[in-house]
Amino acid sequence: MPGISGGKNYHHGDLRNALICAAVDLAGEGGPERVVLREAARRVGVSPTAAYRHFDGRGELLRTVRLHARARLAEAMERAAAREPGADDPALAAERRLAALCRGYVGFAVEHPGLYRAAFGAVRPAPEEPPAGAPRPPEPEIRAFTLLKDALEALGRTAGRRPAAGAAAWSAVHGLSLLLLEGPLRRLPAQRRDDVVETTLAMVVSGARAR
Amino acid sequence: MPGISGGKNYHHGDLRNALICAAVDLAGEGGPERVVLREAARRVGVSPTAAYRHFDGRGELLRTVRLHARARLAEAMERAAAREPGADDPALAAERRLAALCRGYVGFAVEHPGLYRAAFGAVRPAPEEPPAGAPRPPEPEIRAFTLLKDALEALGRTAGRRPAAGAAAWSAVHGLSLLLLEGPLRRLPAQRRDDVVETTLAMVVSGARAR
DNA sequence: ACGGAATGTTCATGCGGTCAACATCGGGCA
DNA sequence: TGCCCGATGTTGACCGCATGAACATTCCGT
Repeated sequence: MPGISGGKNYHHGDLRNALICAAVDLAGEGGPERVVLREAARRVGVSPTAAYRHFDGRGELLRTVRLHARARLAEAMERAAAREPGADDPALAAERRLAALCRGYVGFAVEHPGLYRAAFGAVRPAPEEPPAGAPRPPEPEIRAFTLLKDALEALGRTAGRRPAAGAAAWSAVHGLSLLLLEGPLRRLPAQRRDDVVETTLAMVVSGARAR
Repeated sequence: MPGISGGKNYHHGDLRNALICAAVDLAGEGGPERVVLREAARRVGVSPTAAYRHFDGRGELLRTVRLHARARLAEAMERAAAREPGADDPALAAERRLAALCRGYVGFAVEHPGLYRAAFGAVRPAPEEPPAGAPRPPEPEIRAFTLLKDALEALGRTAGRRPAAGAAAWSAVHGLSLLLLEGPLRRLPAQRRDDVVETTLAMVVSGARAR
C-alpha cells in the first residue's frame, strides 16, 4: 500500500511518501548514514518534526528505505536472470540462473552502493531485545535470499543438496559486494573486479554441485 | 610503535594511548558508531577537545581502532589454525588449515561483533578521492586476508589454483560474518548457525579444490 | 456549523564534532 | 640560570541532528 513512487501531491498531501522518496534518494547518494531526517524534511520543504507524524523517528524511516532497497535489489536480480538464455539441460539452466542471479546481485551492489548498504547494513543501535517472550514480528521475506535459495534448490534437484546452501551462497555474494563496495576490494580496477566476481561465482556453483 | 595496550600513566602522559584503549573498548561494546570522541575523552577523564592534540578527529581515531581490530582478528585466526592438528597428507593439512582459519574468522566476528564491524565496516563519509594523481598511501596489509590467501595457495599447490581465489574465500567468510552479526541471519540459533558456517566452509574448500 | 483527529509548526533539550582562544608546564637555548 | 616557546589541555562557542512538548491549522464526519 505505501505506494513508493507515485507521489505527486507533495508539500501537502502525502508527506509520508515524499519523505520516503527523499530518504531513498539520500540513501542512494550516501548510504544509510546519509539518511538524515532533517535533510529529508528539508528536501520536501517541511519542518523537521513533521516527519514524526508519519514515522517513529529516523529508525523507522531508515527501515522503510531498507525495504525499498531490498525490493530494488531483487528486481535487479530477476532482470539479470531473465536476460540469461535458457538451456536444454535443466542442470545447466539451473547453474546459469544461479550465476545470473549472483551477477545481478553484485551488479546492483556495485551500481548502487548506497542503496545496497542501506538494504543490509545494520541500523545501529537497535539490538533492543524485547524482554524475551514478546512475539517478535516475523522478519519479512527477503526476496534476494529467496531467489538464491530457490535457484540452488533447482540445482539441487539434479545434484546434491544441503539445507544451509542458500545461506552459504548468500554469504559469498554479500561479502563480495561489501568488500567491493566499502571494503579493501574497493579501488579494484573493473577488470580485476570481474575476475573476482567470476571466481566467487565459480566457488558458489562448485559448492552447490559438491554435495 | 603505538603501543596499543601498555598504558598506565593516564590522565597525563600518554593520552593518545589511553584514548585508543577507550575507543577500542567502545568499539567492542557497540561497534564503530559507538566510538564517540567525547565519550572516549570522558572515560579517560579529559576534556573532549584534548583528543584533537593526538588525532585529526573522530575519523582518525576510528581508523586507529580499525587497525587494532584487524590485528586482533588475525591473531584469533592464527590461534584457531594453531590448535588444528596437522596431517600427513599435505593436501589434507592445507584444507584443514584453511577451514580452521575460516572458523577462526567467523568465530571472532561472532564473539566480538563490535570489533569485527569496526575492523571492516565503512567509515563514512570518506570517499574523498584526492584529485586523481596524488599517490594514495598504500593500504596497509590486512593480515586476515593474507592468511586466507596463503592457505589457499598452499592448497593450490596440490590442487587447482586461481588468482582471485583469496578474494572469493574472503568474500564468503566476510559475508557470512556480517549476515550472522547484523544481517538477516542474526537470531539464528547457535546450532543452525554452525550448520551454516560448515556449509559455507565446505563451499570455500570445494571452490578451492575445483580448479 | 462544530468539534476533534490528523497533520504541521515553533520552541527547547541534549548530544556529538569541531574550532578558536586561553592556560600550563616542561624543557632547551641564550 | 632564567626566559620563551611549543606541546598539551581546558573553556567557551557554533553548528547539525534526533526528539519531545505545546501550539496552530485543516478538514472531515456527525
